Amino acid sequence: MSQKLFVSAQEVAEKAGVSRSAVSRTFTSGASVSPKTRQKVLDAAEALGYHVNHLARGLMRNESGIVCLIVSEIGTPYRSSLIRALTQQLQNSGKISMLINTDRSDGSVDLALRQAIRYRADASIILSGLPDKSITDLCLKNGQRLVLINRDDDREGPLSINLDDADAAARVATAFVRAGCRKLAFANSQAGTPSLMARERGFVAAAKALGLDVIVERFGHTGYESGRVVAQQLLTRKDRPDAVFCATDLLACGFMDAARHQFSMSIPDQICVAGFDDIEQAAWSSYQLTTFAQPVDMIAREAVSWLVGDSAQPEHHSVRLHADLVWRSSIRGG
Amino acid sequence: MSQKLFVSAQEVAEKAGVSRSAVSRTFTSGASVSPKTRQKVLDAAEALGYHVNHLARGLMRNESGIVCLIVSEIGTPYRSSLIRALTQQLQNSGKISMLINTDRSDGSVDLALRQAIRYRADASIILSGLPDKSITDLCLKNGQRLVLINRDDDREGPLSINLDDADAAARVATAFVRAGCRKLAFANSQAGTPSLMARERGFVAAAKALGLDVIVERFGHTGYESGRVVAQQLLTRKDRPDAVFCATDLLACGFMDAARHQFSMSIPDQICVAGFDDIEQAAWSSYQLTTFAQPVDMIAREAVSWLVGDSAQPEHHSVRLHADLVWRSSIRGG
DNA sequence: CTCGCTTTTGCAAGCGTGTGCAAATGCTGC
DNA sequence: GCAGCATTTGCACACGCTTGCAAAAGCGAG
Repeated sequence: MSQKLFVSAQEVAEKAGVSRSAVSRTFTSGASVSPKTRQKVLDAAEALGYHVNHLARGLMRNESGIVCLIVSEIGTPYRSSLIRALTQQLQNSGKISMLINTDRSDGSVDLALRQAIRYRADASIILSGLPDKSITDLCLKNGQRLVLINRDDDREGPLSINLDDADAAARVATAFVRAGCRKLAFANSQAGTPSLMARERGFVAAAKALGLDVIVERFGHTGYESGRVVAQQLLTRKDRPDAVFCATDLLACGFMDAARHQFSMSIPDQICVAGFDDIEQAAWSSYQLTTFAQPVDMIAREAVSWLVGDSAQPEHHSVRLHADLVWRSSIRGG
Repeated sequence: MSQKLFVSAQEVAEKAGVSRSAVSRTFTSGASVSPKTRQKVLDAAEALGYHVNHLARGLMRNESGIVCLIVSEIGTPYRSSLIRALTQQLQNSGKISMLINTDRSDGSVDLALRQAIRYRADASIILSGLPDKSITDLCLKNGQRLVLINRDDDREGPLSINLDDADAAARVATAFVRAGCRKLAFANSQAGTPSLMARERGFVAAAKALGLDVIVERFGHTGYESGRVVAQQLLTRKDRPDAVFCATDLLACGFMDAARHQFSMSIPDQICVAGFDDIEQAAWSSYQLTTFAQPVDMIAREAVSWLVGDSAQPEHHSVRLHADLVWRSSIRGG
């Protein structure tokens, strides 16, 4: 087809009647170039359809402008909304995001990271997998900045962004008690993610402080189906709970559907339910789920502003954000 | 911090006692290098933590290995599942995906594409925005391969992947009639996307062939809320429809929720509903929506296999895939 | 051992860009 | 016009890699 392929700065320079450095400087912000030549270059570039080669630029500057998003379960509502926010913010800051999917085998995160390193990504943001020491090491050793979201890793070097999971869990416990519930339960997956475990521990602790025990049930992955299974397990007990805090909204949706359609229970009259994440579905009128809003935009802003910031900033390597309680009708009262 | 930053092939060569070319050849598949030196190189590389610089490689080979995903509404269930499938397939083929979010202003797709070109992406996959001639031109002129998904563009050059929307719509019409419905409606957004319009036209045409008129109602974006609004509009009519085909599952979910909770209607007894996409939520027991499954994995496989294929293949520049009908209980009978 | 052949190796050029340095240019005030 | 200064420009090298080409090495047969 088109043999010419790309037009180089050289050709632009010739057409504009200037040196190649002038072209380079025109497209480098902060470089010294007179308005006259600048315009000549811009005209020539426009006419020829010139685009700076970011591969070459990255090679020279030792800074690719690439940020790597390492994420599993991309299709999940919460994850995809976070990805949306992150890509948005990154683009606003002139960065570009590489997306790495770690859904498959175990070593895939490692493989993915290695890929990121080969492209000399300036940074990586991990929203996936458990905090593996070797992985963060690999990143840092290769001069990448690293952001861990909801991983609760307090190693030196990376920025970790977390929510006040335990505090949120305590607020739910209080709300349940205020609604007159006495038999509390916690529905979790078996993923064992730090944030999920923090919610579980926080809920159990808060309940204990209120003089109540908590039935904890865990099953499978963190998804709708697991919510149904956990409902099956919890609602067939002799001491059926009258309030259940689900570790995520997806679990809550599954739980609610099973409770209603399989056990013919009324929410919140017979059982109160709360979730976490505030995914879009939580607001749907079939659920009207009381839950905690993940401040995705703020998370993204924190992450990106730290990434693009100047190198010297050992101030706060750990950020804990607040999750607002979104009150809907899956808990009595309010 | 670490001043050394990255280790180059030069250093590996010195450590291994071979020439730089030997190192290069070791990491280039199909290059001529003896097993002995190859092993020496691999050992040295491992010891030093060497990673091929893909920026430089891309510069030389005129092939970056980058594929650009240009997408709006990333957080949407269908879109995010397609992204998942695409990234998966691309990684399997040794490509890496750049994600560009075009949620914001109008010219953003153009901006995004320009960004892709700067990084010399080998190809772009567009799942967003309307088929703008200038955009595809920009891609093709810069030697990128282009895949359009659900855009129904039949220009020369790009591969376009579409579904048999019209045929699917006809199948729904038949199912509705078979269920005894007589007053058909179509719920759409105002997005005007080719695939949405194809479903609408197909449905109207099929109904006409069956001797029935269709009430078409359109509103806003293609999301849950619009489904509610359209329900409001359709269900307050004197000639209230008894079957409605929603252009997407999200619309259908909104419609069903409004029909049930706001109009106290029973589905499918009083009204039959069908959707399109088969998002995860369609299978949730609150909806049990009869819908058409987007063959996302097949779409991804088609797209990627075409992208990585050898340059000479003017065979089929347009692929039309079949959407399977997933029968659930939102239509009577079955 | 030497010849002819195949495989492996090193050299060096080149990909498109950024940038330090010195030369050139423009501008101001006498 | 000229000196003095600030600004702009061009040259040339560097970044880390691939690859054509020719020299070197291996290898089997005579």
